Amino acid sequence: MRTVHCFPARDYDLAATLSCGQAFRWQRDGDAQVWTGMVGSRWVRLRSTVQGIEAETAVAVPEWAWLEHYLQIGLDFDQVIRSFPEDEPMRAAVNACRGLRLLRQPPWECLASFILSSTKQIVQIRQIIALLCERYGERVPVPSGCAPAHKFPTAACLAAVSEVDLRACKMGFRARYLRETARRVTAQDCDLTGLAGATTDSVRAELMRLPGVGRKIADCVLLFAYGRLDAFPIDVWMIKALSELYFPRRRPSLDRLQQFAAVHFGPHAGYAQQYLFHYIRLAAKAASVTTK
DNA sequence: TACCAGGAGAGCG
DNA sequence: CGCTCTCATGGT
Repeated sequence: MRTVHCFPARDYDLAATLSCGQAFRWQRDGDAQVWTGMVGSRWVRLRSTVQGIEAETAVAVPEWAWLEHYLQIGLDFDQVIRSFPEDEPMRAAVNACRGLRLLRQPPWECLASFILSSTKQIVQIRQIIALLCERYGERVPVPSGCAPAHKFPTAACLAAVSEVDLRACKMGFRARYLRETARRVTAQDCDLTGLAGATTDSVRAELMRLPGVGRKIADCVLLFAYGRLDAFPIDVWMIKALSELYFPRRRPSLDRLQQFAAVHFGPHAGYAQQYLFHYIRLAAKAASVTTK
């Protein structure tokens, strides 16, 4: 039985939120304002409306707290925006995609996804994850006429898949990292659930013990799964954005940028990061269109 | 065709 | 420490 629910929301740019590179499984469903994807073990279709966000599941659900949490509906968004530094780059970034939100994703899916993200373009990350889910994720019910959908494969499942079979999902050298991390998570060598209450620094240190997880990926998981809104992942795009916007004609080291980010962007630095990330990518896309 | 992608890890001086 | 190289694959 399909169920529909409406979350009242304002300043929520669903398209930017689902396509900005924090989650990799959402797909436009024809209409630009309609998206289908998976949240945990459920197939979900989301529609952006004037009142907020309309959600539809394939199977009746008793309550909607899980989705409200994932979408972070209750967040005081104005307070986040107000906490940003008042400089020109931030103003431009917020103007470019006001309403962009950070999701709160399941830790294992987020961790595994970002292990697969290293030196891959977002389009390719999506392809790899789609293959992985199709081959190793449990099937879930979908409304009639919709494409088949799968859960994200569990750590226990992936720990049991051979490296060769993982490589067949186009992930290349990341296969060994994913498999070994899956094994350690399964063996409780790393307790992803237990990390929820720890300090940000200790969660980061714990994540970085895992193979294939360095500072950047750990910060992504802190930000997108553990809700540490001060975590500030710096990737090649952020090096470009911070260098051009805040250090013109200089060549700051990665450490210098990390240090700058930690003091400059305030308590919601991670949110500021995502705005800058989206902004610089939009600018790059616009530039490439002009070049053609 | 070259270059590069939401990096990490290992080796080197 | 900081630098360089490799890892695998495909988009642009």
